[in-house]
Amino acid sequence: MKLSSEYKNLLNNALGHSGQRPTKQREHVFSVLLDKRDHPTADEIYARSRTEMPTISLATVYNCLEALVESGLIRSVNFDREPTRYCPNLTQHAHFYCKESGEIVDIELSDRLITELKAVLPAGFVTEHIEIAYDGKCSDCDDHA
Amino acid sequence: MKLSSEYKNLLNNALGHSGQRPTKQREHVFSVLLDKRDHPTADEIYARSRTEMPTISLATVYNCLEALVESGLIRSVNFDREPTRYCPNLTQHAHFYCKESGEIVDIELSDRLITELKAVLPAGFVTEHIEIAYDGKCSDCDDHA
DNA sequence: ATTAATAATTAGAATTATTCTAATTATAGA
DNA sequence: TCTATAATTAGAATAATTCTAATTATTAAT
Repeated sequence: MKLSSEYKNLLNNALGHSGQRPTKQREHVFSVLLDKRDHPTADEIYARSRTEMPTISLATVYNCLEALVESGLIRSVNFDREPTRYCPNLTQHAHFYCKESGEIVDIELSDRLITELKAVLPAGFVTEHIEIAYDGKCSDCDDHA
Repeated sequence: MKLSSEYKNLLNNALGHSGQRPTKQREHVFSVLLDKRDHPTADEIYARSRTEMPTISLATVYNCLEALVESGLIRSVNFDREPTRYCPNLTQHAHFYCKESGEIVDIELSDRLITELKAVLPAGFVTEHIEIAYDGKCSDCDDHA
């Protein structure tokens, strides 16, 4: 649960570029996300963070998550009636939510598909981000599998 | 602000199929959604509903929305840090959220695109629904337009 | 039409996720 | 080291949604 110097540089640069300071807490929250990539909620991140940094507060966890989203290092993911979840996967990907197991699986997306998705926008519309969320059953839970 | 007999039948059938009873409140909430298709929040729907049905409660609005979603007549739409919004457009479509104006625009999607989106899922994954949310600037707000 | 069974509505309380506040501490640059 | 500014902290506040228990409406059978 320690950030490699590679990720530390990535973090410091990204924070710097968005006008924010590196702190122990931001570093730690980032490492928690990298350590177990299961799309945890803020509360879960808070719990995990406290095992190694017992003095961190929930407000700080929210602040850190906001800073990390702001700096482009993580994404926030919303599912219906669920608290916001966080994801450090920076590749272009969608999320699949399995209604049975509750698991969230990353689905990689090709450049071509993203291009096609952008192409359906009306003239003059410019998108910064496309969020794609599937729901259904994953291969472990599907009856016909 | 009155449901046509066509939509009334649609509503009654849909509710029936999902084991729910038709009520004045459900009918009214549905008509409010059909009347102004701007993706309102539960609170906005509550306010609009009360102009013609002053005794309806917020809890009932939530109940009705749940019943309508359940019966497949409306969709709930989530954007980051925004309360849930509701949409009676039953065609296959995505949502575009303009960061400038706050407007939400429906983007129609072709069957081909949906098929391609399903095709990227790993073997054994079965999806019931794909939610696609763009954000950026709409043609009215984009500087380069 | 009555009635009995069940489902829906209501008002308000409760809960959950998130944001705000004000005081304290840490960081960056001179 | 000093100063200015940003970040952290604990706890209060807010916003969205869900729950509870009592009342009312709907359904299906008589």
